[in-house]
Amino acid sequence: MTEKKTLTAEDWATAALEAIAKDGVSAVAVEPLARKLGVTKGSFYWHFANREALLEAALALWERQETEDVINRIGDEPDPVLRIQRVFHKVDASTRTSRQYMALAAAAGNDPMIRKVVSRVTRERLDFMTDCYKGLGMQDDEALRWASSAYSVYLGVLQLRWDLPDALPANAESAEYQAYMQQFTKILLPDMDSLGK
Amino acid sequence: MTEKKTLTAEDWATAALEAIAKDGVSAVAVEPLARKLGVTKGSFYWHFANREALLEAALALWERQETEDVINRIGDEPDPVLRIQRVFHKVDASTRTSRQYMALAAAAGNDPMIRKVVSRVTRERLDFMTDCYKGLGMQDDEALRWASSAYSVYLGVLQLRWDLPDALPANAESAEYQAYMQQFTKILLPDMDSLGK
DNA sequence: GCTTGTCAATACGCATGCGTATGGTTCAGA
DNA sequence: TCTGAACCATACGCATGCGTATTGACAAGC
Repeated sequence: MTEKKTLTAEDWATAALEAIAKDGVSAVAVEPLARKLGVTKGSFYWHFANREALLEAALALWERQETEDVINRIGDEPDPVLRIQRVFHKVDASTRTSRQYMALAAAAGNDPMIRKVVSRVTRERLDFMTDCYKGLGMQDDEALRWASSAYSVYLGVLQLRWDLPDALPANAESAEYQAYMQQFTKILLPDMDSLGK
Repeated sequence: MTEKKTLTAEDWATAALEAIAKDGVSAVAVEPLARKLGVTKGSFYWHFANREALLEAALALWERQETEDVINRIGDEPDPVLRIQRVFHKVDASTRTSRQYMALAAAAGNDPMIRKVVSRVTRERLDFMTDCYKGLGMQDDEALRWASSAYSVYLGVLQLRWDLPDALPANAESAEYQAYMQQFTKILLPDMDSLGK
């Protein structure tokens, strides 16, 4: 079933991405990954020129998954308010995703290649959120301000959950969780009356 | 002047912390640091038992600096509103500080020692913010909610600046910067009228 | 059945980092 | 002046990772 006879380059990229989520970018190492995949280096250097090429493939995979994730998260929801809320409703969904983000963001400081990808993803998300607020009738600059605020909150919640998991309520059914969501909703959505709506 | 004949353990810890800010936790390596300090390993193993001991000392130094930083940032300001604002007014102050935080937060995933320190610092900051909001007349749970929100925004702004430096205005004199600060202030401070004040 | 292309194993050299062992230098104090 | 402590250099063994070179297994297509 999951037993394939030969590996593909994508298999390696997937394994690399998992390694990033688990142990950071430095864990994208040829020999350990080969061990995890049950092969030796001989296989790797058939599919990739070097370690950097693997990292590049892993980053491409990550970028693709991230954009797909946003699409899946929002779906075809037309209402801007609900679109914004949906973005935040699954912040705690996958710790794997946030671990990947943490590791890549940290490594972006030294690696221009990573930095480029991270900044591009950030830019895209920011644009998306800006469009949401434009959908509420805001002008460009005001929408960008709100989008920046909202995305900052998103990142901050992610980070806070990471730094101190107990700080925010995790159980979506609990009353505290509801209170927090209400708080964030109030913060992230403008006073609709003032938009002349 | 800055030429000391012999090194101290604190010198090594400081160098380690700088290495963390520059290249992440994995850069806390004995031999490279020795080269940077102009000595050899022989010196290091006089002051420390092993690499882990150095990391421990660097973490202790970081924790101390972080708490001192908050104190210096707030000063003796008694007004809770101004205290909260002051916390946010220097988010862009030192990129070195944020780099340290990024690196440590990312590494906290694998290293229990780091995780312990990061979570303790986070907890302290959260408590501090909670006290600020209590100073505005909030009950415990509401103050904690606001503090969590505020600290999330703080972390998020830090992260956004890191991921995409151009996303937020940097020049504190510019009109855009003022607009953003106003936005954040509005977000992070409750409606005072509803607090019966 | 033989060749060719695909994927993998083995073995090697090189670099870097950890930790240890041991010897050298400097300086204060008896 | 002699001694011992503080600090550092040198040299070693070990482990791990990168990249290369060579060979091997195996299936597809002729």
